[in-house]
Amino acid sequence: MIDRLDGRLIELLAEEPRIGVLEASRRLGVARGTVQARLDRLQSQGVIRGFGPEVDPAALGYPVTAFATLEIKQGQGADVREHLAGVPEVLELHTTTGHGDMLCRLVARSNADLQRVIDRVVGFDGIVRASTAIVMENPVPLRIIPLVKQASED
Amino acid sequence: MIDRLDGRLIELLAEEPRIGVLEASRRLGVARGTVQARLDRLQSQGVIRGFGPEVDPAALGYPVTAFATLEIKQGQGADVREHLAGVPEVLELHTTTGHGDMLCRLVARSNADLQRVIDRVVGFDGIVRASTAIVMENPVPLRIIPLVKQASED
DNA sequence: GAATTCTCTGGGCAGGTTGCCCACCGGTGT
DNA sequence: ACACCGGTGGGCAACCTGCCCAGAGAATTC
Repeated sequence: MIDRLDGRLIELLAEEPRIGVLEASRRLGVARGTVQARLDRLQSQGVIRGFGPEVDPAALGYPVTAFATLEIKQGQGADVREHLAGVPEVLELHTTTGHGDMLCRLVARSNADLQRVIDRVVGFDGIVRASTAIVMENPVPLRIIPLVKQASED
Repeated sequence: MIDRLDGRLIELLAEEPRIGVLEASRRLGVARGTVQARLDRLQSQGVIRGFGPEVDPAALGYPVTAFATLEIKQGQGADVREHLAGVPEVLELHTTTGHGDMLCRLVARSNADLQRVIDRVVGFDGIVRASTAIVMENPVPLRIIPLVKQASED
């Protein structure tokens, strides 16, 4: 899928996103055209989706994160998805196997505000039950580099 | 916290990360220096953490995602965190309130491979019990723009 | 009201980078 | 032996960046 050079390139870009193609080629010890070609390939293959800004919800005034497990009334899935997609505080939504039917990540301005968010989330006909887990700490923030390293060494 | 211009700038960067400061200033109808100053401020305030590459685990050969709720033996938290941080397939880890003690996001090469990952995750002394939910669909991928819009309009 | 401070504007400048082109070379597979 | 592919090293014009400056408005402070 990806080789060592791809892996090193991704790691380099993750550490110092500001560097350009030329600087990256110097760091990696390859020609500029090579880096350019690798980058193009990685993007067209979908390995690298893009370089969008990583925004911190806490810095935006939403320091509270929670995960909600939702139980959905049969056949209401599509409506619930649409409803949740319309709530800005819903940062992501998954349908899952297991006890609940959906799992979503929420943010709120405070613990008190979280109540408002949850009310808005579950205040919809298709949702039967919700159980919420508030995040206290985040020992491992969303990361991908260790996986990239592993994948590039195969 | 952030005003309309900040919001529009973040949206613009999210849609077209390749554009530079100059092009952004043209799109937003302000001077280049203004965009530069706003960007510097947003980054130093921590609103924008960076512009790292967004890597798709599926394109790396890990198309299966799951969430595991872990129950931890009292006083073993630190050891468990360290253990999980060493597993590349653990993409993020949170400590939470509620029934479990921790929630982590996992990826695997296949459903069969997920068993290996889970075994590795729970094969550690401090972990009492684990319950896993496999992700089937992802109707709302991790997003931030709706929240940025809301925050910038206050 | 007046002074100060902050932000935005519009401009200029040298230097670096990008996107694009080319010829060449060493492996690989046919 | 041949063609193909990926990498190399070079060159080119156009563009962008980082940095500087002076001036205008608006908001805040005294």
